[in-house]
Amino acid sequence: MNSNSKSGPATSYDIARRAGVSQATVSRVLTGNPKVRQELRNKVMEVIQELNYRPNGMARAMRTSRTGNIGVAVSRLANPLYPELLQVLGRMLIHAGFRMVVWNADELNEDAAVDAVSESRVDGIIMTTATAASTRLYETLQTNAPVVLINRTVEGWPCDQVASDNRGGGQAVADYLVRSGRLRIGLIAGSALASTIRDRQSGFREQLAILGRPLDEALCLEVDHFSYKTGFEAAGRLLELAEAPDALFCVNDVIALGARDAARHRGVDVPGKLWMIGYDDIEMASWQAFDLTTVRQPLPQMVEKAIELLLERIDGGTGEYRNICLPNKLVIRGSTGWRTQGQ
Amino acid sequence: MNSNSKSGPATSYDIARRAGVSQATVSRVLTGNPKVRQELRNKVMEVIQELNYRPNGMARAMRTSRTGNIGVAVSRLANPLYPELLQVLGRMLIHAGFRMVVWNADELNEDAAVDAVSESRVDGIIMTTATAASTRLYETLQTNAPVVLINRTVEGWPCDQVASDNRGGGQAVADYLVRSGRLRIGLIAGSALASTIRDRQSGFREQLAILGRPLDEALCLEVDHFSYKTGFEAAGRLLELAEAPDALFCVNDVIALGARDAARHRGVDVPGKLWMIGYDDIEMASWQAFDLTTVRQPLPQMVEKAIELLLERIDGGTGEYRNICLPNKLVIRGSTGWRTQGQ
DNA sequence: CTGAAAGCGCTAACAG
DNA sequence: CTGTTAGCGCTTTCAG
Repeated sequence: MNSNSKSGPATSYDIARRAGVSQATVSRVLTGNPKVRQELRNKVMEVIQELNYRPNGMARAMRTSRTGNIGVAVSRLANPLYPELLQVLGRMLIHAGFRMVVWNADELNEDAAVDAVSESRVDGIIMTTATAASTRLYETLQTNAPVVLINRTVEGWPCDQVASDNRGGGQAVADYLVRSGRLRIGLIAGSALASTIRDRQSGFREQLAILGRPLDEALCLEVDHFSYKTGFEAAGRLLELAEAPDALFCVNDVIALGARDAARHRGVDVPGKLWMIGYDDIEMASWQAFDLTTVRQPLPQMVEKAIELLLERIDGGTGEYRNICLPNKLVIRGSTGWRTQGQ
Repeated sequence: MNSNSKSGPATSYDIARRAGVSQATVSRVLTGNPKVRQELRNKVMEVIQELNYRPNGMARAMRTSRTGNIGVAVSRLANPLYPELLQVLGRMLIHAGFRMVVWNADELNEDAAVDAVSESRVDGIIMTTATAASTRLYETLQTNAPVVLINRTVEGWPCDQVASDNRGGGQAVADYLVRSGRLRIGLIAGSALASTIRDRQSGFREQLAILGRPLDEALCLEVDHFSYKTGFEAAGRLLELAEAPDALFCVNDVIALGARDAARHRGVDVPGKLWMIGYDDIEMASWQAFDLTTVRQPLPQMVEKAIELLLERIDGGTGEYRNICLPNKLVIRGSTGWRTQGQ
């Protein structure tokens, strides 16, 4: 019925011709420029509807040098913390008028994300996964690319960073355990490369020391990556000890869930014989099967702040780099406390 | 040291000038055009390195009308099936030279994804989440947009579709339960809008009927959405029945995990008193705490096929729409069987 | 093999 | 208020 001259989807020229205006006017109504007579605007809109026209995003992106894409690099989607983070990020980014491009560290190191900014395929990136070892990223930062680090941070790097008080979280756990009279406190630790993990551990250790109960290294195990399986195995080994721990802090929830199941597997009563604490408060921590005491990070606030900072940079903001640290909260559940102690 | 004339990142012209060649030649080496003398190629590469040049992705996308982005619409990242799917998708897309743009159905209906194709912001989309109610999507399909449906499909729609044999999975569960002599078989069902759920349920019901043991509707509950919580509650109600079920099929794993915890909460022995079966085989199904019998979908194969089909369409393929149905597999674990029956 | 030249579809001055 | 005119940075004929 309305097949245009050429093939392919309609362009703003097609609209212009059919509406009897200049292409510039079409562009004006597209971008919401107010100085277009209502009459013309209506006419143009009509034709747009009629031809079911959609402006070509690539052309627009090229002109404006804005893609509307924000890249997000996450570390292992297998850790439920990251889907939770993505969910919040996706919601807030869409709300801010952006799309979310996702890279999973499993598939490719963060270089892919970094490439995307350098090639202007995304307007900025949010890294959840940065460590001091991210050299490509570091180089890119020198070019003032809009990058914000969330969750994991790297001290001294020239970019905005948002984290929660992991050190304080670790301290709170130590406080709680000692105050509750736990005697053989264990730790399942991880690589100190990730700032989150490092800070939790050191906060925990330091506070134990301050309280006069320094960590017994025999009760401390380090896993090489974070998964249910590694947690399960590490806890298994700890529970085999002659002098097994009566409390176990795991540097994140995934580890803790594995550890909790190791206890279940061996018939170790939690919290009767063993208290367990995780970190992150992923959804499953609250499930009946685990009922895990943990430290909750303020994900929504972190994400909100991160996006705010990123958008400022994208809009050309050039002030000092900010380092945001948000408070978090010890959430006490059934894996600690005396509820079933009678067992 | 090497600050160019203008501001902003270097362009292919900057490279050309500095290398003493034409801009076209730079473009040729960028696109790997073989007919460039080795000597010139080297010189150009050198300058590219030196200026740390990266071709502008937007400009390239506009010229080639290829963005290198594939959109993926998922339904609720809160269901671990989707992160698992994303992980596979991300890996395989990157391997195929694409980036993955993610939309979560929570944040915005799939219209956003559909918009992105119409605006050529992505080269194609993979929908995991389509239902017959997706009208915008349906309209877009008429324009031959490269779209493939994975997981959830919609019969008769003009696009490629990839699913696993959900009906067969439901039948297998029914078979297994009846063959094992379960007497009061229950079902936690969901909305029939999603093809996956619909097929599992109908396969299950039909097979029960065929075996002469039609489903007792008193033991069937439908949840309005899929979450741990709804599963927990639904199972709770079923377990309160005077004649409670001795086997419970849940149409997906998340529901089943909630149901399993409801049993735990009430002290109902699984599998001693109650057998439980889920669907999807998400990672947690295999965890000690759940040890859930379930049906495993062949995610990697599904994704591989979906990407293959999508790329064909993107490359202009115009053959008949294909409807792929892959086999899946009943995975038997501790939530069924007689291992602990003595209890 | 290499350079010159023509746009991709859009936005944004700049005139009128 | 509206039309004309330039490009954004790249790929790709088309000559040479």
